[in-house]
Amino acid sequence: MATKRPGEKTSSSGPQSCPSTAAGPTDTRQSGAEIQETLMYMQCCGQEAPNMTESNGHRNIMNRNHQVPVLVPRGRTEGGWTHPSAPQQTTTPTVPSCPVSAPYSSWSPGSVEMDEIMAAMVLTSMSCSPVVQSSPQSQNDPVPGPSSGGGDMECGGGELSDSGSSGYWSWDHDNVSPALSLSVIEMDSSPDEGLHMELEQGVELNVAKRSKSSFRGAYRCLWPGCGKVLTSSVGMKRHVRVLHLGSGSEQSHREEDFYYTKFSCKAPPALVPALSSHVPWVSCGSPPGPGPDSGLQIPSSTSSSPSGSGSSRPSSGPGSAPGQPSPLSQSAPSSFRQIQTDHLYQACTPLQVTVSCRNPTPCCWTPPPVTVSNQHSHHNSQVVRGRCRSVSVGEQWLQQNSTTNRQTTMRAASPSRSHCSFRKGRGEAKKCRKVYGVDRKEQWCTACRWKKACQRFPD
DNA sequence: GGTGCCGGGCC
DNA sequence: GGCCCGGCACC
Repeated sequence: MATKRPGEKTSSSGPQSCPSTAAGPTDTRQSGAEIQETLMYMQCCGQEAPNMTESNGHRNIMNRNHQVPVLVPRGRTEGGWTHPSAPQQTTTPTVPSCPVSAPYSSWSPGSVEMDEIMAAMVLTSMSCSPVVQSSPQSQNDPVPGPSSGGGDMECGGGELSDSGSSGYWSWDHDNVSPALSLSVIEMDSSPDEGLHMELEQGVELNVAKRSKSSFRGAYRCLWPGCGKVLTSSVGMKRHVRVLHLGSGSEQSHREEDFYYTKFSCKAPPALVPALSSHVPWVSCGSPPGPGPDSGLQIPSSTSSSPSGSGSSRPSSGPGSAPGQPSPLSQSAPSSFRQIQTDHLYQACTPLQVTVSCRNPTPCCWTPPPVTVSNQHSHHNSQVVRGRCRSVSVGEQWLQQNSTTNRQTTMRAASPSRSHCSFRKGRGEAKKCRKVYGVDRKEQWCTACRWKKACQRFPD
């Protein structure tokens, strides 16, 4: 995936849209124009992009928080932001044409930094909207696929990637609805920030509505003594920026992410118990369970979520198949279903399976449902007959009367099918072998002689 | 390893 | 259907 996005980038809009406004990239040479280009890209790719121009310390923070940068193209994120000192290879044509890391790697920090900051400020003052509007894919490509959702999110990343910097829940946003990308792009094309925020909020609500469940995040201000809770990340950012950081400052514009966190307001009912506590699953990696897998690819390099498990995760991950049969199975972890599956496999009665496993009683020889009863009775008689087939009539009758009960009781505690290698435990009854011994084998019952179930001394 | 016996092959 | 046995689970 990480390789995919850059590829898309190079071919389509993301990087191209940025450089289109700046001087053509000359790769190895880091000219001022490229500085602007880079900064332009950073600006248009997310509000916190300019963050990277900040001191290393802060950048590190950003990097740390950007373990799952959703809307930022992977190539840049990994090659550039997470590794500010990344070599200039990031500027090679193989990498999207907006190498973020280039400025840091090749400039002398002293002299260039001012230009950089100046450029950043200029570009910040310039709304990113023109750049975004110039992005052909973001507007021409209505497909909200990963390409548009990931790379072209440009300013959409302002909201979403900001969220990403404050936690991984940005994935949630991204996963919530691919259509979000389009909406956000449209929204971001508006230079009016106020309207932008309003729209964004609306988009968020729509996203929440559209999301598979009724999940909706709230944002809590982490500023000491504040604790304000808002439903919009933008609102929260504005809150932090205005009230705590001071509006207008570019730095505050970036730092606001660190002063709020998102927590789950409302989770799917089945997941509520598991997620009830609070932020944790929001902030500890990708959302539990690949449930939000929905075609979105989690960056392998950045996301250290132990999802595998699948799955793992309350939503059972891979287990969180769309067709959840029942609320019980929905709420149950995937392991539970796995157990069921194993049990089914061992039971190996296709029809019984569904019935027996949903019943508390593990085995269905108790009152079998109508649909199964025929099979059971048939099977039962089959078993008895099979056992009696080489026995005399009297013995057969005896055996049927005796062993049927025995088997019935015994099978009540075991899978039903005879071919499921059901083996009753060793009974206390002596068998012909024990009674007569091997040397008097002729006195054994025929069943014992034939290595069948003893008919003379049934359990 | 002994025992019980299921499953299946042979006639 | 009668007879037999390989193979497995249990002890």
